[in-house]
Amino acid sequence: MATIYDVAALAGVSPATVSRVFNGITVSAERSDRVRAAAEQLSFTPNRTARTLRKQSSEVIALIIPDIENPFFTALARGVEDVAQASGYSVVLCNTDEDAEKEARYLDVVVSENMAGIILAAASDLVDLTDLTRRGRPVVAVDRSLPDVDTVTVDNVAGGRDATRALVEQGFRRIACITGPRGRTTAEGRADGWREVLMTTSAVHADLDRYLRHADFRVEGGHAAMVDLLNLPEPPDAVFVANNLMAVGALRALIEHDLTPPLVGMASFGDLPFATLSPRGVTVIRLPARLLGEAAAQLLIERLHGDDRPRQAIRLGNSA
Amino acid sequence: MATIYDVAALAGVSPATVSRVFNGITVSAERSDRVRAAAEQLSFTPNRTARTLRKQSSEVIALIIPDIENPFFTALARGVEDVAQASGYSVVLCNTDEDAEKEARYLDVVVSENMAGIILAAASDLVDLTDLTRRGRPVVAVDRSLPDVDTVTVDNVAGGRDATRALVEQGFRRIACITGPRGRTTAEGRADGWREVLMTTSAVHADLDRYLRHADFRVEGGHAAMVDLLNLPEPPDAVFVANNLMAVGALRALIEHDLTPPLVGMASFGDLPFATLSPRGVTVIRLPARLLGEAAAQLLIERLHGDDRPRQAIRLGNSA
DNA sequence: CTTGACCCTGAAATCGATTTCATTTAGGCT
DNA sequence: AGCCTAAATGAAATCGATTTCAGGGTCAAG
Repeated sequence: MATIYDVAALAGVSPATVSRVFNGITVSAERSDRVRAAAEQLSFTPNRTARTLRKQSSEVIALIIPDIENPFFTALARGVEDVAQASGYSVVLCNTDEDAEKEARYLDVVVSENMAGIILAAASDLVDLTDLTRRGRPVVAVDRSLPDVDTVTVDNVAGGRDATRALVEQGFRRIACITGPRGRTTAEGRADGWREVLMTTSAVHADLDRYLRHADFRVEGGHAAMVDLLNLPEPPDAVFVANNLMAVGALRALIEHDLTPPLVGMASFGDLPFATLSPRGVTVIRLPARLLGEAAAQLLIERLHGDDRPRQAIRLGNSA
Repeated sequence: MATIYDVAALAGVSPATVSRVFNGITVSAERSDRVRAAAEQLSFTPNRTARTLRKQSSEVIALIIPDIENPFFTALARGVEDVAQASGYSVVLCNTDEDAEKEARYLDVVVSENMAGIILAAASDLVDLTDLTRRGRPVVAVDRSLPDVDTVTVDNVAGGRDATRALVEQGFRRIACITGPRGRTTAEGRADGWREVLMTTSAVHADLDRYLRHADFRVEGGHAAMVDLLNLPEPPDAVFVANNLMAVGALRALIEHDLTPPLVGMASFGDLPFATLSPRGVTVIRLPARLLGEAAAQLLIERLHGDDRPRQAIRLGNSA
């Protein structure tokens, strides 16, 4: 309720001086004390809206993710939060539900709220960032890379390779792949890793695509794809699933068909959520979700502090 | 980049008129068209910071939760989001990590960013909401009730009763309880339900507290408490766990001791996350997490629209 | 003693919208 | 035609901070 003018009046100084006290600009000790006492007495908190309007930038960074119910993204969010808080930024989390329209709406909010910057795991490959970049708002793409902006990702192809190789080593031969939507770089990369390994292995050369399914990165999609694969005349004896939630769905399908791993082999790109509950027969490619968030926040904050190196593309490793 | 003045100049009208066009105040059709055309041409988006400063309130509501990695809260968040979006509000999500200090910081942000209202699942029973209520910002407590403000909760005592009764019916007798921190109303309520049932049953009257553990609502806490219970001279033959994450931990402890349910009985207050992965022997009290969020958002928005009924306390049922 | 450099300080402009208030214009009624 | 009411419009004030600019004071060097 109290404004800078109230404080100024009570302390017997000008509003400008009050502002300076709170912004670390030299003010005589005596006045400074008076101002602080007055502020204390009125329990004054500076109005961030006014400050943001004047400075044309707030101390809030937006983290936009496609699925808040996916533990991978919440872990990532934790990483972002830790680093941001430590540097004095608040993080607001926006959930797009993989919906390009919702995403666009949140991007508008970011612009018109003058937020300092954005960390974005994009729902759409075609996001329009021109509004943001034109206004000099730094953007860091995380998990899913985007053209022209800094990115922090994992090595999708290597992960797909590692997972598939593990299944081969376990003796499986007809290894299927359930990946994400067609055209998504993460989905395609992981499937590429799978394809690479199978091409160089004795396995089914002929028609790999027979064993490839594109789903939606969600539990139900993974379930449906697995059921579909099991209904093939010659069903796979193992499956590489390209994200954690689809792996949960696929696993459920296997259990329903009494094919609980390791009866059918399974590898998941990304930890199964609450893994303590899941069968031991599943190979998991562990992803550094939290680190991803930390690295992205780190990078964003460096940009906010004026760093103008050329575009960075950080790629973190995974651990089988 | 474009401001209302730019649009006004291009359309040949005053800024006031531009504002009116965007706020649904009558403006002649001809001018209105010119303004819209100009706005389109300049790709004008009104600056929310300025608008918020002038109106002393934004269209953003804050949702403050204690643990973003708990699927219960993310489901709740989805409910809030759906309702809020439908009414034109954006939701920003703040994670306090059960830390009262972080919570206080976010509450400050809410005030000084002039956010419209708050939905709060409080980390501390002693939150100070005076700043908020003094400024007329509506607050709705969700999941964890608070004095003096609207609340939306589940019936904790009934849930505890239902869960315990189910275990009794399954033939278990030495039923332990792992609940949340001492003094937390949710934790105490659930334990009360458990106690009630055991008092009226043939079961161990003597020293109920021997089988009661207080943990921290997290996976590791549940695990430790379960291990502790299993080390008793006369370990329990079943356990009621008062939240989903502790249930995951307790379950892991049981599995590690080769006591996978139903060898030892187990009931969980709240769905086990990604339940498809978990043993069938666990009784689950299903919680309407999403509904909780929807109801809270509904209530908050009614308050924002000027509803001034006396304090509401909505209690949703659960389903065994 | 004068001059210049530097530090504090306050008055006033500024950020970009909304809103009050006064004025103009148009339309309806007698 | 004349008068009154209502609608449309623009000028200017406002929200609460930051920041520019200019003035006043202190101190050291010449």
